[in-house]
Amino acid sequence: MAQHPITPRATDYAQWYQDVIAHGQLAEAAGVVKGCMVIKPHGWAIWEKIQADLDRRFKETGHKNAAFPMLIPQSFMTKEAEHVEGFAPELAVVTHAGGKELEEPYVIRPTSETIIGHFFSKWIDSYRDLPLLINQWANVMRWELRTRLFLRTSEFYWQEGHTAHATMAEAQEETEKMHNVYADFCREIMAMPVIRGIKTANERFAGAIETRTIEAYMQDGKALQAGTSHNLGQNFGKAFDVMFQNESGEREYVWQTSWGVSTRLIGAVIMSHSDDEGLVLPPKLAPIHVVIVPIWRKEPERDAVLEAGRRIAAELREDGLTVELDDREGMKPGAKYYDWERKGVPVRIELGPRDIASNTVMIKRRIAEIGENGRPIKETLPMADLGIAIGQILDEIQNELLARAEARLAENTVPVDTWDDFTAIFEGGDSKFVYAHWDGTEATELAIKAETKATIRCIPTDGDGPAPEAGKCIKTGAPSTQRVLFAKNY
RNA sequence: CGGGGAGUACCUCAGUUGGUAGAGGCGUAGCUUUGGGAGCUACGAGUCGUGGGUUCGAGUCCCAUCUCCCCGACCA
Repeated sequence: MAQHPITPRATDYAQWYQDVIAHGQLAEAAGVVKGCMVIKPHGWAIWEKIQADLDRRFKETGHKNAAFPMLIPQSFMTKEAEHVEGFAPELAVVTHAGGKELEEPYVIRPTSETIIGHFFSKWIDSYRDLPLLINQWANVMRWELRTRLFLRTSEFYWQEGHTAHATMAEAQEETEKMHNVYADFCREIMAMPVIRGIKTANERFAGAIETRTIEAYMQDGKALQAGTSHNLGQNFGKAFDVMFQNESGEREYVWQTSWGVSTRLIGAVIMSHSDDEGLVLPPKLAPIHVVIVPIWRKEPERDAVLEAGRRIAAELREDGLTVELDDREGMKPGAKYYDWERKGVPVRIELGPRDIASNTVMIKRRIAEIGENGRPIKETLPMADLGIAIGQILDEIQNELLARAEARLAENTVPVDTWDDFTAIFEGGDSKFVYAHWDGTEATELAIKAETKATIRCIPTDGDGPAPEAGKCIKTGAPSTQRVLFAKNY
């Protein structure tokens, strides 16, 4: 039971991933396209929980779901100059179908601004059609030079919100609103604190006028871009001729936004919380809340224990919990303990003859502290009102995971004022969250990246990060008005 | 595409100066077990990535080639 903080590289996460994904060496089927993902049921169940909560938030903010084609005419991609430049290198193209060469190739969507822009132009005529607030749950494909488990697969599942507005101010409001929806979701559901901020021009989405990001801190010190929200201005409106007649009767291009989070969030939650024993899942995302491990010695005990286990499972399910009774034969309890801990189940109930005699159960939390005897601390709870007690424990675990993640983030976030200190932090494979002054130029940004591999993750907003203050650029000494967030990233 | 590493059973891998293809895990069956990864027995499976070469004989040596993994460039 390792108590030391773990500092694995992404590639060491295979053990954590084995229950949720098949990919690369973990692939179960031969012939899987390199970098594509196979998500196992346990992993998909986590994604479904993410989807359910986000979808509720999107609907609460007035958005409606829709679906658009996976194949996009190649010519669409070329209509917005920056967009085509940004995505051209990573497009997969379909040239043949129906046994014939196509007149015009189609690209497999890397994102849907273009095809949705096309439809927006047909759907929008009047200011009365605005705002148009659409979300799509879909899979997309980006043929990256290099893939990483979960964090950058060539195919991934995501949601992409696409909205059209009558004014720049409304589009900006939407961009910021969804940025905050993501940040709230990460904190409340994933128990993952994030830094909100704006991307530099260099890191901006291809075709946006502003990209907002949430940056999450992974256990090895690296940053993970967990979600983005873009103000597209009128760029796509002009490219796809999305015009509306305003209240004064003038024709005008719409102002658009887009925003998305992906199955990368599964990787994020794993890399935020898991330990050397395997997955640690926040209860609000755990596909299974409680596992009951029955324990018996002799045959009559077995029946009594299993019967009690089934009864307790039924009661807990009535309280809204997802419960698994592990009645597998021929497997000792210890083996079951490890099995479920590796899968990240937050609460385990151990149920044996002693418990039945005393009308109690033994509870073990996935993130239990180690006691003086070298074993994890367990709690004894009465069987009566067990669902209420476990509900409280799940809440405590959820809060504890957030507190731990926040503490980790705080411990590894440092202000830095000298170039020597800066380079020391990023030496070797190391990384932290560093707040340092930057002169605002792309040249300096790129020079810092070239020398240290650290990049500007964002210019913090919304009170995240240190308050604005005058200072001198860490690299050039030129004046700066605000510290920005530097880190190595996935 | 550059630099590293690796391809042997479903998985993780061992395989010595070239000489009968191996272990553990896993699965199935049986017995025995069950409060932190049990044990025994039997059974299960591999064109040693692929193609060529050297040799009486190649998993092992040589050449070629393919694939995967890692670091970098690209990126949610």
